[in-house]
Formats: sequence, structure tokens, C-alpha cells
Amino acid sequence: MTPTAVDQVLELVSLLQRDMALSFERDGLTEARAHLLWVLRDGPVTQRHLADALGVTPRNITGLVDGLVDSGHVVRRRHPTDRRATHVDLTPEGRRVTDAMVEGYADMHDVLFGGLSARQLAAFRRTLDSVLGRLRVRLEEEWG
Amino acid sequence: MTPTAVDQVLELVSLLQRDMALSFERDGLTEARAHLLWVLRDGPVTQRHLADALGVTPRNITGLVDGLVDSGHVVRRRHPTDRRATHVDLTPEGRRVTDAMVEGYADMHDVLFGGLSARQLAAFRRTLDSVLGRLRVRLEEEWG
DNA sequence: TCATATTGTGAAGTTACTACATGATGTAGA
DNA sequence: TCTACATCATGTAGTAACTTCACAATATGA
Repeated sequence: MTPTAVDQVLELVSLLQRDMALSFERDGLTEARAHLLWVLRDGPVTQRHLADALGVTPRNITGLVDGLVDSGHVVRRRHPTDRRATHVDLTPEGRRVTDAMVEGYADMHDVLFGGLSARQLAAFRRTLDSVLGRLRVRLEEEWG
Repeated sequence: MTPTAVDQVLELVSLLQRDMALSFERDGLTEARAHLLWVLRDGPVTQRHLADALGVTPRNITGLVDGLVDSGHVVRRRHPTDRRATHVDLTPEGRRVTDAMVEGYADMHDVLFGGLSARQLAAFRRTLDSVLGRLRVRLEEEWG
């Protein structure tokens, strides 16, 4: 059976997930922890902020940060003004990992689009943009 | 910041995942259970077969099937020839859900590609095919 | 100052996974 | 036919990512 367009898109999703999961694993990370680290690239933030950024409960962030503290990627610091809050920041090791992630981001461009002409890539991006637009609308309408 | 091509692709992944997760949730399913049900569309199979199809350990299948038996989507039957094995099959309720999933698959085509001309869709699919090819190669090379 | 909201975490529970061990059964060979 | 070996499902035990609920400490606004 030749794959449908939806098949193709779902395979893309599947392959990308697998690729990223393997890449994270190489750094001793899980997807959730890698995601958290990614948010910390731009500087220390509050756990509450992380919860909002990752779309999970604050309680869950406590656990993820615990793990990343144990693995040496992250430290908890006193928030400069709010004594209730904690600032989570990257350690040098954490910074090394996020730097590698940024590089991997660039590599991914080459892997995905390296074989395409500028013209073809531009057309692909335009179409993708329209697809994303419809998908966003659908999510908004269907699930609020 | 305007999104990069990689950003666009990753947003697609993220939105599709969210959309599917929400859709499964509406049927009282998780992603793992929905995936298992999907495999059962074509008729009863062995738990071992499910393990290979989902790429997880047989032990994990035992747990997933337990859950789906409890929720009434699936039954365990005696394997017709191999007394070691179990045949897992859809209940009428399970069939109803997989039928709905098939329909959702068709809906997804409309959501994603409804606004595209035949020409544009064909070009998109060609590009996607080349992207998938490179991605497959990279997965193979990098991770075996 | 006093009521109310917010931050992070303990306690308890669910789901999806893993590895390892084991009993029951299938299968191929001497 | 008996014996070795492989295979199927599952018990046990453990991890990671999540949830809700309760609570103590702290901020904030009237």
C-alpha cells in the first residue's frame, strides 16, 4: 500500500520523536528533562515559570528539577526578590548540554532540508505554514 | 523572531501530538492503548506480535492489555493452535473505537490538507518524501 | 493589619515503561 | 520417544513522568 499524505506526516512525527529521544538519551536525559533544560537556555527562571512553559503542574516540576539537580545539570538558587520562589539555573554541565542541543537544532536543518533547493524549501515552508494554520484553528475550535 | 523551517516542523509534531492525545482522551484512551487498539484493527493477534508491533517489551503488553480488558475494549482468547499464546481481540466497543479512529484519520486529511490545491499537495508530498528519506537514513546511520 | 493569592513541596496514586525470573508449552534432534 | 532449547505470558521489583490534594511560608492589596 502506498502511504497516504497523512501517513507521511505521521511517519515524520514518529521518526523525529525517535531521533530526538535517542539524542537526549545520549546526553543522559529524558524528553521531559531536556525540554526543561531547553527553557533554561535564556537564563534562570522560577519553577512556576517552568510549569507554565512545559504545560505541567508545579508539583511535577519539583520532581524534574530534583532529577536534574542530582544529575548535575541544574541548581536551585534563592530568588533575588521573592522568598517563596526558587530560581532554577543551568550548571556549566547543563550549559554544555543545551549548547549541544542548539547545535543539534542546526544539524537537524541539514538532515531534513539539506537535499532541497532554496526554491523547494521555500515552497515547502509556505505549504507547511498553511497546514499549521489550519491545525492551530482546529485545535482551538475543537478543544479550546 | 520568525520561525525557522525546523521550528515549523517541530511545531507540527507538537500540535499533532496534542491533537491526537486529546482525541484519544475523548475515547477514554491513552496513546499507548490507542496504538495497541490500532494494531488490532486487522484481527486478533498474539501478545508477542503486539510487543513487536509497538516496539515494547512483552511484559509491557501484558499491562496494556490488562487495562484495555478492564475498560472493555479488548478480550483475551485462547490461541487456536498454540497453548502458550493468547489471542487479543477487539470487543464490539473496541471495534467502535477503532472505527472512529479510522474516521479521524480521514478527518485529519481534511484538516491538514483541505486548503491545498492538488498541485500544491503533490509538491508537498514529494518534498516530504525526500525529507523522510534523509531522516530514515540518518536514523539508520546514527543509531542503527 | 488582615484577608487572599501564590510558591514550592509532602503524600498518595496512575500509567507506561524496564529487567529479571519462572512455569507452561512448542519444536527440533539424537 | 526423550531431551535440549526456544518461546509465550506473567509475577516481582523498580524508574520516570505525570496527577490531585493539602499545607506552610511568603507576598500583596485593601
